[in-house]
Amino acid sequence: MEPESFKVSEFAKYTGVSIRTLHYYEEKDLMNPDRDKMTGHRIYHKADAIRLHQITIMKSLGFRLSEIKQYIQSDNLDSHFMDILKLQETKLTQDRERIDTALETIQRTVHLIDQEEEIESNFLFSLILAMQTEKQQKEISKPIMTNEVWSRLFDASLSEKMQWEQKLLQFFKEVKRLAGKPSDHPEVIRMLEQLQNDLLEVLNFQNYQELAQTFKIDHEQKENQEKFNQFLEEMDKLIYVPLTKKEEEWLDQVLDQFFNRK
Amino acid sequence: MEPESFKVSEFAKYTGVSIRTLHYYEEKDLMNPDRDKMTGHRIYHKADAIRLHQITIMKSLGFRLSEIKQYIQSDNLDSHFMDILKLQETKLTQDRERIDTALETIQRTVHLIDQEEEIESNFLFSLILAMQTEKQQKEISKPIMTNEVWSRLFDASLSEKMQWEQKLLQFFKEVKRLAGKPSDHPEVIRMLEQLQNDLLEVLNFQNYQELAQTFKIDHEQKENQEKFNQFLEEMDKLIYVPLTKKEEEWLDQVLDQFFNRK
DNA sequence: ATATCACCTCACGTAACGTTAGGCGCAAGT
DNA sequence: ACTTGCGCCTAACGTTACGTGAGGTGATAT
Repeated sequence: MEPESFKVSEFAKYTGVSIRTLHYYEEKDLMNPDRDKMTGHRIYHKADAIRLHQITIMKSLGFRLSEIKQYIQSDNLDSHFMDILKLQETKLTQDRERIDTALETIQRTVHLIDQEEEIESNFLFSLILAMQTEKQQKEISKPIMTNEVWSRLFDASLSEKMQWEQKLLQFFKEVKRLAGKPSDHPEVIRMLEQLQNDLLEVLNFQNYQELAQTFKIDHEQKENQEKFNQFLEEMDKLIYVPLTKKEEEWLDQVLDQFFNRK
Repeated sequence: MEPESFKVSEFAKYTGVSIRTLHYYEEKDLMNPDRDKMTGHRIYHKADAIRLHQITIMKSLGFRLSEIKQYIQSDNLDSHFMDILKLQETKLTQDRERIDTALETIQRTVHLIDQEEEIESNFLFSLILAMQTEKQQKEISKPIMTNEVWSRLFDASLSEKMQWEQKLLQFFKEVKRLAGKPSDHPEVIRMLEQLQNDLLEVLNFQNYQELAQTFKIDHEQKENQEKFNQFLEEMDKLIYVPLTKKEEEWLDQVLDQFFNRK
């Protein structure tokens, strides 16, 4: 047997909406229940339940109360309502995309921390940023790379990316460990060879010649030179390298010697 | 050439973060830039950029500033950070699920409005609620249906659901149009036959016998009788039928006559 | 001298409620 | 008769991450 009218607490229990929320909706002019003229207490009827029903549903679709107030007035649903729904759809889609990239980033980060128990936080954050700005990087990078290299870099699968990130991390760890040693130190050479292998593997090239060539192509053309500098500047903002100046200089030097020897 | 220090506006431009936000982060003790002791102006350095970097990244992962403040302090990332990330992951996953159901609901609704230009809003809202509470309905319905019927109803594809919803809508429209007519009126009979066909099609049964049987099985067992009543009560809260009492009574009557005749 | 800048510090507004805090009328227990 | 307690009421602050003025200061350009 359903009751004809409810007091707030009853109505709240019946509908599953908090008393405060009922008050608030009334305050915001979304509902207008009867009142007991003696006590001033609110009295809810079935019609109020239907109204509340509509409100909660539109809320669950992500609309704001102010929007709901506007569109709930009309009893018949016209094409206007369609437009609103479609707008809401694009908005929700955007929200979902943001969440998706955040989720992927977290998964990759967790993987990274899982493998290496000790990570300098700054570098980790830098990697995270890199993950999140992948799309922008993709755009920035396009004009200065050949299509081949570009697609090999950016169309990688999730696991490929994770592997690549881990290797990068290990590389920087090695640099920090070996910084200062002569460039012909066996461990240094091993590190550089490892780097070279990783690069070749990531870019899926057969040999170093090919690698060097693709970079040269763009590097030597004058018009691209400028683009390349812009690119470096942009990337510099995006990516933090976890090395001190000394370590960075040392790395530049040994890299130079290693690659020029070839 | 990168400058060594920035004033607020410079720093804001450099980092892409608004001045107000910089002020706010300082207010919330997330940053602590130097000050010009004469003028009191803020002076930002590279370290501040890195700090800000960390903040924006964690924000993009969906963390709140208060959380960021706690976890950004420690320089080394321990397993604690992992736990936080994983928590955040589940939270984001939940968010995404909510968005997904909202999106599917919107799509189904748009489809519905697309087909029928005129829909009574209350019924539409009711359908929307039904879409959103499908999972709960699934749970509620399980004990009172046979597995066959149950899975046929709830494991339907998106397009099947959309078709079903549209048919339901048309059915109620017909009821409203024909209400009051005698049960042997040809249009009424046509409507009921259509309903029967739709039911058989949706449930994928060969004939009416089978349909009647599955319902009887549960309907006649005493222990299930109680469950069934609970079920009806629950469903009554969830689903609004867009008929007046008269229409409803008329429908009950013609349904009775139609199905008892078989 | 004055207008313009760039900076500063309040401090209110936003969305959707949760959460006290203080007060009123009515019923039951002492 | 008195107190206690319940359910209701209103008012108003707290929350989050800033946006947006308002009003004041010192330095520079006209």
